[in-house]
Amino acid sequence: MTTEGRGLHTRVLDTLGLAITAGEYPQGSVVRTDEVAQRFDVSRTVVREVVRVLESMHLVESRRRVGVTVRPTEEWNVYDPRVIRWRLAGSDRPRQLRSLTVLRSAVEPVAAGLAARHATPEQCAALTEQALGMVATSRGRRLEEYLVHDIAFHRVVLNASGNEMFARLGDVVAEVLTGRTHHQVMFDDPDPAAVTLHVQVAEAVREGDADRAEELTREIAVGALEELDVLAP
Amino acid sequence: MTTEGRGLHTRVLDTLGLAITAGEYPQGSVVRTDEVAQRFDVSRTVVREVVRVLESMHLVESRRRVGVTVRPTEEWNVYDPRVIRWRLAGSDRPRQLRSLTVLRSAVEPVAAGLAARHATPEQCAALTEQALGMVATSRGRRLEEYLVHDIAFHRVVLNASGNEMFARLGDVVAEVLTGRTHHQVMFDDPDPAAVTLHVQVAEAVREGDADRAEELTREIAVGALEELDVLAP
DNA sequence: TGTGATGTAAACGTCGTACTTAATCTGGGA
DNA sequence: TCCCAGATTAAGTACGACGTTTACATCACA
Repeated sequence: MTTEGRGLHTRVLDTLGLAITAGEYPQGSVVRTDEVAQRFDVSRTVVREVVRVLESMHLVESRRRVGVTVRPTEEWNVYDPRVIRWRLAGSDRPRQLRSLTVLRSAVEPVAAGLAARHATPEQCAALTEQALGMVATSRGRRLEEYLVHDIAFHRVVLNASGNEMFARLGDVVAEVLTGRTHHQVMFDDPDPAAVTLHVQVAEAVREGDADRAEELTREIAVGALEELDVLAP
Repeated sequence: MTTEGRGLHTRVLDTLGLAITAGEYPQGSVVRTDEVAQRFDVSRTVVREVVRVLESMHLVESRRRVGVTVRPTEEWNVYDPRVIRWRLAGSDRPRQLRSLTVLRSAVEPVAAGLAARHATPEQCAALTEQALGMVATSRGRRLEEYLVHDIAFHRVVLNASGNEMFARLGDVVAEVLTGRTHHQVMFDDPDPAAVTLHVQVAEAVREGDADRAEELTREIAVGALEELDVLAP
């Protein structure tokens, strides 16, 4: 599911990253490059490149004479899509899912408001299309198909906002929605109210009603948070 | 100012990252590792590690036989603090500053609202302290000192929100405020209205008034956006 | 006995070379 | 004209050597 890239590098990176984010190496614990090289049966060159990437994510810190030490959670680059995926696959998924959903609840309403002002006709069409797709797949245990439309919908909104930082959260939202559908006990069918709200957001954006688009999206976010409260401990 | 790390690696990474984000290498253009190694007078090993990091930021893509190609802007990991710093130092600073300020305007009000609910007494004290510091340095061309308090203030709010994703935006906000102060033509003294608002936010958080904290922070954000409209083209 | 200077070794940092792999180009043949 | 095989090229991988930093222990001195 995860290892999209080929090459030794990817395998080691994914395994180590997953292990670290899962807390297998507690904060401050030390990993030595030789050890890792031996454990994965790769050269130290490969390990060093992996370490450099983990270092760039602020997951670890490499210091001479002491080794590669795991940094405290608060310093991790939690916006890196890979870190997000690792953490959603790991043990503290509920906490992570909640953090991300709160972030969405802050960002997406504003993005929807901007989208209502800036969306191109093509984007409006795409939005309506995805909303209809959600309606069509909202019954009969077709969660997988629904998920595709849901992700596409939110991606279009974020892109249509015209703000680059919002647009780049598309991947984050995709990970959240995917994680929610796959990993969590979810209802058999999505909440009908949420489906309706999506259709209405598409409407509001098409009509250029920024306030309404923002408010409706806020309702979607509130719904998502409440759903999380019900389904997560 | 930038090169905090030591070692050859950092120098090459910073230089290349800056060049790429500045658009010196247009999208799709190719860089060869041997070339870079020669240009910086380092071994290919060092260059490869740099490339791996740039690849992890989605700035470039490395493929056999073809070389290291620069990816389109839309795919960059723009939440990486280093990418942000590079771009703020580069040519499209105005656009970047605007994107980031819009992001702040979405996130910080919600964070302030949460902070009003969750802030510890220590955090409330820190908030008040920083707000007073802002007042004390708001006159007499003491922008540098003001900046320190401003950054600290917003960092405390984001941390006090209790949401990890918000907390990690502290660095982003710091970069934005620093970039705004250093790179941009700024008024000699900060806007008095903004200073007052910060004091009031500290009050609202202390009193646990979430709605007021949120609304006041929203006003700060609106002010920042308007200031940007005035000072940036 | 306590404290500071000194030495040592452990780990990462850098380098050069050699080999492997795969994408692209080229040219010959059907 | 089209297609396939081999040559070419640049990154991927591996290995071994040496350099550099620095935590830690040891020892000398007060």
